[in-house]
Amino acid sequence: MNRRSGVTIEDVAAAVGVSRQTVSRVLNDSPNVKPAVRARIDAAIEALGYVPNLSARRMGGGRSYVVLAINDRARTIENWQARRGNDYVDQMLFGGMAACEAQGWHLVFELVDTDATSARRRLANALASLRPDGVILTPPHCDNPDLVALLAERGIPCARIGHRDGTATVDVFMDEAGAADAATRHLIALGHRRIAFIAGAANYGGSALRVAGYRAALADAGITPDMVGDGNFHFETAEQVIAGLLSAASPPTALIADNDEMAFAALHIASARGLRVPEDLAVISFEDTPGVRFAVPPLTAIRQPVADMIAHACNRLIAM
Amino acid sequence: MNRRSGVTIEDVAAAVGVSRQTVSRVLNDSPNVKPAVRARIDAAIEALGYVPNLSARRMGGGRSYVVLAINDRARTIENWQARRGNDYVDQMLFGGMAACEAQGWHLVFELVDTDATSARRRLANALASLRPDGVILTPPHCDNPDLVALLAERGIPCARIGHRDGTATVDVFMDEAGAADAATRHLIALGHRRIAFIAGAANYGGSALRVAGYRAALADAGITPDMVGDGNFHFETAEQVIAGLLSAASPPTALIADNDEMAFAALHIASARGLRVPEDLAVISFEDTPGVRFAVPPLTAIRQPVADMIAHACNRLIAM
DNA sequence: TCAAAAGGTGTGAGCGTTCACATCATTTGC
DNA sequence: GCAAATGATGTGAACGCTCACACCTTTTGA
Repeated sequence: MNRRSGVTIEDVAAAVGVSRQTVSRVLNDSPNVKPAVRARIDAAIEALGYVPNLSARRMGGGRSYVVLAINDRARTIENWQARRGNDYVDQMLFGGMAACEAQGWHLVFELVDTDATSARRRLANALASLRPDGVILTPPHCDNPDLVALLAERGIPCARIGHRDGTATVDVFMDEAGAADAATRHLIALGHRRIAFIAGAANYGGSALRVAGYRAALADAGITPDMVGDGNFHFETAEQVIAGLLSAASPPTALIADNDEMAFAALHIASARGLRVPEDLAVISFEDTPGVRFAVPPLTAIRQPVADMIAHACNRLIAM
Repeated sequence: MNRRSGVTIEDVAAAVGVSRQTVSRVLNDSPNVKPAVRARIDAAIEALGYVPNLSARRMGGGRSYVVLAINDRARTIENWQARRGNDYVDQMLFGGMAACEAQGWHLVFELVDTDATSARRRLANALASLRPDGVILTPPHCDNPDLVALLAERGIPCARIGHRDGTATVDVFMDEAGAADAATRHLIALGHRRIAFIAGAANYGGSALRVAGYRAALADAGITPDMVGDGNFHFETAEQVIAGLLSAASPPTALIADNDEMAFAALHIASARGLRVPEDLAVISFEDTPGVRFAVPPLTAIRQPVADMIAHACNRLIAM
């Protein structure tokens, strides 16, 4: 037992009377270790409280046992400063961390600017210093082919959340269009005919798919016209757009917001105009912030399985 | 340039015509490098896009450039499943990560159960595998002397958020009592005389301090009796407690909740009973979830500078 | 029954960095 | 102007692990 570093693989080997390599084999689930020896080594590991040093493992040329998750810095920090919550981050943490931890892996976060040059440089730096075995790209980084190419070039498996074109190693996504379609049908079934859709950012792939789903449901029910406003995912922008729609000659009786913040904008306007929710104006949102369940009046939200998607991405990467 | 690993310190040394150690000195801001040589090395680092390998640095016996943040797993996951948001985690991410990153360090999270045995083991494991240079303990782990002792024993600097008894290397805390005192005085200044305090968990150090601050403000204004309910930080529990208080002979006209969730419970009850907020019932909360600013009716919240505290803790640890 | 194949185990080298120490170059002090 | 202190740089070893390969042992097959 080295003074500086605690129990090492040599200590375990010495305790059992085998070589370090045999212990290493047990650690890495290699075949070709006698069951009896394996059991004695397992016991010694437990008894000595041995835990492999991650840095040494990486240096040895093996895996780093690290999955790197790349998030959008600007949006994350902006959300934070505005005190909006960061559901993506939270979900990542629980979905991703739990999945990694269950298999003895680690999930490391990195906040990266969307700006193309800096994104590439930051990713390259992170790869060099951390040497992750896999990388997860979340929106909008998943839409950046440059990053995908960089990872492919280095031979690092890459999972993308919310994108699907087959260029990455793994693509994990939800049925955005289907969810919007279902929400729209739900409102139609409730008797609504004038249904508005407040879309988010145009550059966010999911928004376009959702609008398409919404339009499909309307078309299927023979309802025209559709009412699509662009709220840019922000409270203030959405407030103006919604106010405009509600002041029209035939205002919507129901509304689907592309995220919670814009749904809250709808609630504020409804409250200001004396409209009851959901009697006078039904509101459905794509949930992206926690705490929505406490909204007054209660808000109907479409739950996005982000944590599940991240967990799935981690498992796929680890399996490689 | 090694095929497997990209640019190494040797590549930089070779490019400049010095030894690896001289490059290492530049990397670690050691003195005793000629300014001219230092400049040439900096230029070569930039030109080659060299980034030190974190694992190798750690192996070399130097720092790991990693700060480990320990969070409460049970509460975090519970919050997540209940879709309540995790402000602590978010704040940690932005306050802590930004502070670390600014100095080329990394922040790694670990979710640890509060159960004493498992907490110690998990921390020991994390120390063994990650070898962090510093550890941050957040509530309630900061109240666990066992963990502090373990870190002291290993000689690893430790910062605690929300605790102060001087046994850790660094204690960072806010004036809980003062904040509660100020909130109470604010309500008194508005003319309220029957003010309730819905406390959180008894084992959370901050709660007791806040109750004390609340009582001090009441006593100072000569107001009796105080009305303290225990809401256990949960919606349902708080709902019952608040309902009880409001049904009393002389119900409170104002209420301070120890967290947002319990404040939302107050809003729900007020809404159900036809009480206007804040006219009939003023509500103030200790903000611990994002998105509160969108509450209807608007909620007054005491903002806790968690991110600042975490950032401060990181900076103190890194400075060591 | 004996060679070949497969199973099981150990040895030396190397990963990229920092540390401790050695060495050479320059400045300081009298 | 010369020894001593200080500045600047290089060298070998070590960190803890995995890889590649060598070696010995057991099983397989005809």
